[in-house]
Amino acid sequence: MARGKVYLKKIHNPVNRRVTFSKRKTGLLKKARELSVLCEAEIGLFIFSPTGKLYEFARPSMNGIIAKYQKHYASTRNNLELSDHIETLRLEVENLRKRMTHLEKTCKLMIGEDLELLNLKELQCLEKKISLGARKIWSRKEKVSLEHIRSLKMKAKSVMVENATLLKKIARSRTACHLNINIMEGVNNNFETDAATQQDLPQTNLNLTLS
Amino acid sequence: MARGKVYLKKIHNPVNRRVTFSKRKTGLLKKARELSVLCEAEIGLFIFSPTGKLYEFARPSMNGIIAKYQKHYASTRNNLELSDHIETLRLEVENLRKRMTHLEKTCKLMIGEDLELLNLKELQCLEKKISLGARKIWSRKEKVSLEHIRSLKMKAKSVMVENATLLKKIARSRTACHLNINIMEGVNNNFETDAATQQDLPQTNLNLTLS
DNA sequence: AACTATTTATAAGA
DNA sequence: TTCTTATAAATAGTT
Repeated sequence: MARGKVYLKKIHNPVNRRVTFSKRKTGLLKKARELSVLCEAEIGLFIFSPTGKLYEFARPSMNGIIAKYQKHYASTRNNLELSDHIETLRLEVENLRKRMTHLEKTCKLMIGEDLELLNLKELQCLEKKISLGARKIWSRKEKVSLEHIRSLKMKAKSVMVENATLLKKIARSRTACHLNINIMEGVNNNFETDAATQQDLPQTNLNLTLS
Repeated sequence: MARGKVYLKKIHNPVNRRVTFSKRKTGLLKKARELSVLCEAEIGLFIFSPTGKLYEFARPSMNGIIAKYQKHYASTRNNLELSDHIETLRLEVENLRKRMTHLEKTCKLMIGEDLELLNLKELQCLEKKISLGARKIWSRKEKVSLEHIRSLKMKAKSVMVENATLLKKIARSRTACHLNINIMEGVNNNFETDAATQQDLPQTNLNLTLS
């Protein structure tokens, strides 16, 4: 723009180019500032010199401008992905919350809370469902309970058998080793208690897993 | 720059301001392009008009420029915030999922499914809880049911009273208008059916809301 | 960095 | 918005 027209292509002379860059960079920044002040526009401008140096002008702030720009296009691949990710997660949370609320309501109803929310028909339906469940639970509990009792009985029986064996052994050793007869009588008494009482003796050397 | 010096402050006349914005915006974009071409500089420029419209120039690309800019200042607050947000949401989802799974398991157990996962103690506890719930549900249902029946009875009663009134009226009009006695006998028979049967007659002119 | 001839941008008016 | 034009501003080439 002076002493010779400028054509729109790279300036080949490196010296000229650097000088022009410096001059025009100044001018551009000035014009950006002027526009922002004169017209209250929000402007962001960055200029990287060919050597990588950064010059910038921003009004009111570069971060504000970039944020605004990115909102405009929901842009920067990175941010786009992040935003997408956030949206997906947000939907998932919403969905889960809904299901949670529903499940919580169902659970509460099943333990007999908030029943005043139901009408007769719904109550009848709920009762049907819950009594079916209760029946299943009861029969399962009975079954497990019976199995448990049976296994306890079997264990008790095996303890008795073992005790009998031990008794015999002791009787034999008594003769062999001339042990005092009084000690043997103590063992004998314990063994004569009945099976029902034996169930209350978990502290034997056998692990009865009564928990 | 012409026909009058410009002072660096907001142009107050809105029309002038908009015109100036338009012109200078064009000029600024042009100069940015020129600088980028002449000197091979990387330039990013955005201009938001006071009305929020965006005009931009970028070379080689806005995303590239912004990325470069952000690298210059090491990652923006914006990105950090997004990542934080994602982390929060992710935790929330995880938490909700856990609670969901637990609730679902509880619900299934309560309707008598997957009982084989429980030991005797847990079964006993579940049975206790569920039978308490079942009792509550049963008693609530009974209560609502009884109320329902009572209200039906009351309505039936009021229908009977109304019918009696109507009958009297008709008897009176029979005398007055010499109506045929056979029609009256029909009405009389209906009226003589007992209360239990009357409950099955919702299609009267009264709205019994039996739903 | 300063100068200055010249081009370019643009304020005001239409 | 667009065109016109007088004039301010920017700047290429020079020193």
